[in-house]
Parts: sequence; C-alpha cells; structure tokens
Amino acid sequence: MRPQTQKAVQLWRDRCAAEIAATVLAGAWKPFIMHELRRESVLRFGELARRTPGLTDRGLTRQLRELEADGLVSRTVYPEVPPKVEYRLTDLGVEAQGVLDAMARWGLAYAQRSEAETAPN
Amino acid sequence: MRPQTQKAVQLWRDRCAAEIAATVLAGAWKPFIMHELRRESVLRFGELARRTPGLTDRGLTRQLRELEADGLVSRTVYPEVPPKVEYRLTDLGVEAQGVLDAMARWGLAYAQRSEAETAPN
DNA sequence: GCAAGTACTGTCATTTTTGACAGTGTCAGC
DNA sequence: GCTGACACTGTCAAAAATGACAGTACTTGC
Repeated sequence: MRPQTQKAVQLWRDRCAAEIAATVLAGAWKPFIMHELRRESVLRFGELARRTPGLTDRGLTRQLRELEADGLVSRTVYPEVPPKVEYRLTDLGVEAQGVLDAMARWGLAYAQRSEAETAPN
Repeated sequence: MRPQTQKAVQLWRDRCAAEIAATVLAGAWKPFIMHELRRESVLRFGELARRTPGLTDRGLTRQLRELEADGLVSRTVYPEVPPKVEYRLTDLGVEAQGVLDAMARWGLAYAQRSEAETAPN
C-alpha cells in the first residue's frame, strides 16, 4: 500500500527532504484541493468537483486517492443511498498548509516577475 | 521562450499560486541542485554532476536548462578550452530557498511519520 | 418505467517526464 | 596519434501523469 509514501521516503534517503514535499504536493490540482479543504474544512466529492472545473471526475478521484494514501486527507463514507462521502484534512494535511503558504507567496512573486518581463510596455 | 514560465503563470490564473511553485520546483533532483548551489554558491557542471550520482549528464543538463529558463539559476560560460561553465543562484533562486526549507521541514516530518507506521515493531 | 443525483471504477489514448546511450569539438599530456 | 577532461546535444525508449469517455448501483421523484 501507499505507493507514494514509499517513493517519497526513498527520495529522502537518496537526495533531500524537500523532494518529498515536492513529490507529495505536486499533482494536478492538489494544492488547490488542499486550499479548498482548508477553507471549508469538510467537503463532499460533488462539492469538490464543482470547485474544480477543468478537472474531470476521474482526475479528482485520482488526486483524492493519492492525498488519502499519503495521509493528507481523510475520507469518510456514510452508508447511505445516494452515497455520501466527506473529505477533510488530516493533522498532517493541516501541517502541510504552512508549506503551501510559502509556495503560494513565492509563486505569486515569481508570476509577477514573469509578467513584468513578458509585457514590459 | 520560457515554456515553464508561461505554463506556471497560466496555472496561477486558473487555480492557485502554490501550484506555480510546485511546477517550477518539482523536477527530478531540482531541490537537491538548488541545495548544493546554496551551499557552494558557485558550481561548475562537472562538480554538480559528481554530486548527483544516479542522475545522468543528460538529466542534469535538462534540469539546469529548466531552472535557467525559470530564472532560478544563472549560467556563465567562459570562452576557454576546455570549456568552463559556472552555475549559481539568481536572486529569485535565493528567495526560493525559504520555500525549499519549508518543504524540507515538512518532508522530514512526513518521512518520519511514514517510517513509524511502516515499521512499528 | 424513466430520468436524475451520488460517488465512483475501468480502460484507452495522449502528453509529459525521465533514462539510456551515442556522438561532438578542442586541447593538454603521454 | 591516442586518451581523457570538459560541457554539452540528439535521439529513441520507457515510465509516469493526465484526459476522455463509458459504465455501475441504488433510490427518490415524476
């Protein structure tokens, strides 16, 4: 189980710890999903899907499964019909928010610099 | 030019700024290369290659080209024979170190947690 | 009895990333 | 004249990530 985890830990032994975070957090829409879960604290699958236009259901499922396998997100299934599944951040997921904040701050500065260069007129 | 840059800025418009950092910093060995450049401040291609066993010359070149295109690393060519090329961090690259530090701290905690789960005996 | 909502899974195709390996030009030293 | 150091590039192949699309089970409402 937990393919990502073992891959990431292997990276740490071989290279450096920052690559673990890169491996775990860098997936299509993963930072955004984490961001939404921080704001709302609990979201159902459909709610997440509505907040991620451009990402297919299949893609969302994959990202959530990986986040779950890596222990950042918990998944709670209610045995009802129609089905109800809730996603929320785990403690580890909450701790990762500091990293995402640092990434967002730097990313913004990077983007502004790029825009200034691309369109200096 | 600067394919990564445009891709990353696009991500920012569509999703969130943290994905920019993820896109720019998450490449094979990129955090490690940045780490070495921080420690040594200047490194030649061969010196970097020796510090990255397991990464081929081709791979190192690719990562360095991307880091250069994204403005994190500068490349200085001395017109000598045999050729001499120096790599160092740009201001933007130095600023990214804070992000990499945050990633490393969280990555370490993540790895330790994973190890404790994997081998609890 | 038919459609809609819910949360998915399976599978194939495409794109992106990485690995492997051969080749390049110049010069110093043997 | 041959080898090695240096810093690469070109190209193909394999692997990984993502997109597209169809299908599933069950129930409520019309």
